[in-house]
This record gives sequence, C-alpha cells and structure tokens, in this order.
Amino acid sequence: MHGNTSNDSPQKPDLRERRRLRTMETIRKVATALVTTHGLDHVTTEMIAEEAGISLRTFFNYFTYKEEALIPPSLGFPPKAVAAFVSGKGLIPEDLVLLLEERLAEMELERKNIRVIMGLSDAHPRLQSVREHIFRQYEAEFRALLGQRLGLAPDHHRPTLMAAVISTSFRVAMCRWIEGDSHSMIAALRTTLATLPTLFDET
Amino acid sequence: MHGNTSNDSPQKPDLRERRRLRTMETIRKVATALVTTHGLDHVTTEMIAEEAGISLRTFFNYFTYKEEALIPPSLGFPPKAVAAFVSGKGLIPEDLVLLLEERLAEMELERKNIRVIMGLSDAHPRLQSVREHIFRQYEAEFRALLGQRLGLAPDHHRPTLMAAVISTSFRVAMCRWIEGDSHSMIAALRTTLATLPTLFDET
DNA sequence: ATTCAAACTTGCATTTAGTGCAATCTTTGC
DNA sequence: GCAAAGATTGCACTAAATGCAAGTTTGAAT
Repeated sequence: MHGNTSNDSPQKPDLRERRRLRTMETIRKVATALVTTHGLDHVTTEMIAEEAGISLRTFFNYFTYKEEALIPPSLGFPPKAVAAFVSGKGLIPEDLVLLLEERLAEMELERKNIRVIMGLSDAHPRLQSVREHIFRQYEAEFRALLGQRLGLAPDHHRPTLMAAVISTSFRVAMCRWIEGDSHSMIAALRTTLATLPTLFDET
Repeated sequence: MHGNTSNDSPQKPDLRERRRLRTMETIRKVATALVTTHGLDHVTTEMIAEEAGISLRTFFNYFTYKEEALIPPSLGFPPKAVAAFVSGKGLIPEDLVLLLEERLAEMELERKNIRVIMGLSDAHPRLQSVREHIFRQYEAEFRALLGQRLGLAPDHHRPTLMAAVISTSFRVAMCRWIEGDSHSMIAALRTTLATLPTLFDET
C-alpha cells in the first residue's frame, strides 16, 4: 500500500506516446503476419483487431483503411549513421549505401518473407497501389536527408530529383534481389547506382 | 424482313470490345468529374453508376474498386510516334521528349484539372496510393518501348532501370509544372532529363 | 489521496463497398 | 432463325469504414 506511488512513473517522456507506438507496431505485425499466411481477402479487420487484442473500432483509430496497417514504418536510420551521411564528403551514392547498410542487412534475413509479400501485392490491385506508396515514403526520407547534406530546402530541385532517382534505384535493386537468389541486396543496390551515370550514354 | 441483315454488322473487328471500351471510358469520365467537384468521400459508386447510365453491379464488372475508375488509361502513343521512337538514332531522352510531345501538349490544356486532382489525392490516403500506381503504369509502357528500341527483353536490366528513371523524372517534372505556373510541361521535362547525367557529380 | 481534464478505448448504429449467384437480355456465329 | 457465348442486372449478403456517445485510463494539479 505504502511504497512510493510516485515510483510507478518517475519521469515519463510521454508514456502515452510510447503506448500508442507500441500498439501500432503490434497491429502492424499481426496484420502482416495474418495477410502473408492467409491472403488479403481472407483476413478481416475484425480478425486483426482480435489478434492484436483491441476492438475493431480501435483498429480504425490507428489506421484509416485496412491496407494501411500493412505499410511498414519509416526506415528509421540510426542517428549516428544519419549524422555521418549528412556531413559525409564522399560521393553521395557511396555514402548512401553506407547509410542503408544496416537496414539492408536486416532485409537480407527477411528475403523469403519479403518475397511473399511482394508476390501477394503483385496479385492484388489494392496492394499494388499501397506498395508504390511505400517507396514514395522512403523517397521523402531520402529527400530530407539530402536537403540537410546539401544545405538546401528539401523541396529544392536538386534534392528532390536526387531522392526520386535514388528511391527508384532502390526499388529496382530490390526487385532484382528478390527475383534472383544470387546477389546480396547491397550488391544489387551498388550495381544499380553505379549504372546510373552512364545510363543514357550512346544508344 | 429480307434486307441484308448482315448489313447491320458487315465487318466488326470486335464490336463487343468497342462497346466495352466505350462504357469504360464513360465511367472513367463520369467518375473523375464527380470526384473533382465533390471529393472522393461524397461520391458513391451508386452515383457514378447512375450518372454513367449503368447499374451499380455493372460498375463493379468494369472496376474492382471505386478508386480504380479514377486511373487514367495508358498513355497510348500514336503508332507513328512509337515507330519513330523505336527506330530512333538520337539520344534516348531527346527522342523520348518527341514521343511524349503530343501527350504533353494535351496536358498543357488540362493544367487546372490536373492540379485539382493532384490536390485531392494529396489529401486522401487511398488516392495517394493510386496516384503512385499510375506512374508505375507509365513506367511499364516506357519499359516495353525501350526494350523494343534496344532489342532486349523488356525485363532486361537496362530497359528496366531506364524506364524507372524516366518515369520518376516524368513525375518530378510534372510536379514542378503543376506548382509553378511558369514553365511548360515539356520544358520542365527537358530540364529534368538534362540534369540527370550530372546529378551526382561532386558533392 | 482526491479530483479533474484530456486522451484513449469501446459498443452501437448506419452507410457504403464489394462479391456471388441466378435470371434476363444481347450479340454473334452458324 | 437458333443456339451458345457474353454482357447486364437485381438481390442477398459480408465486410469496410465512420459518427456518436458512453465508459476508461492517464498525468498532473491541488
């Protein structure tokens, strides 16, 4: 009874925020798991809610439509890597690969799952749309970082086009990596980025 | 009675096909018109069907989900322009601008409408996803053409990456064109494509 | 501790999206 | 003209999605 009740919550840098993020993450995990095993049409929002331990209504407080729960969160680069990239002096594509290294390594372990998800979204028109959307999110992340590095507003021409080209390269590399079992993701990306400068040379 | 009943349909290179395409086009027109004036949430599939003179059930025979009716058809380049591009000897970006010239001119007249649509799809998550999807369709078209021109399978590395970079450039140019009232669409695209070769030079 | 307001969750009712099925009408080949 | 294939429709039904109001939890103030 006594104890120090104040100990239950000494200093909370937004406990609510944390809880929200945690449930959001739970929903995402549950949703993708269910969909990868049963397919989008055989998974209802109600199933997801139940599995995640929340009410159906709450599901729609977190996500505005079912498929949104399948969109992964931002790449979320570690601050150290971000700092290194922003103040990097090398060639941008090279520094970018370094920035991505950690994420790419994680993806390496998930190749099978990723392949399944990509397969499903190839089949389902709604998931196709959503998939495109995801890469556009990554693009926004890249644009912000490039803006910082170049000391320009993120909506300036240069970072905008750079981010667009990079995210599309990322996507192309990812597709190649998924198809062929040969390359590592990082190798695929390096190759793709290296091709860019001479892409339109000669016919 | 007699007459030549065969006269009603002398040589039909698929009349059914034509009818289908015509109604599809009608639905698309009606849907985009309704949505641009009232917003996506205030337009029901029933309204669209009614306005297009078909039953609700038939709407879903043509499109699998509401937003799909808002996706414009393929760019549909005129055969002459296609042939010119495929056998073109100039630089690919230059020849590409020629190929697109006609479409870009049409878009020039529609700038206001296009801006409205882009605005709506910025706001609505589902339309965001669909919008991304559209550019990916264009990319597939580009890839097929580039494959032909280069004499490679369309899923070969080179045409794949080229098409990806081109479609993303197209998108970036289009965004610029929509925002600023200054440039013509074609000028914006030329500038963007011209920037590509030196994009990552120096820091 | 008590209290209070803001944030969060939930149930309920309702509208709309979307699908399967069977009946009808239309086209086309013969 | 007739039969088969194709397209349209109505109907019934499941699931997605939203508004509202009532309940619960949380964080901070006294």
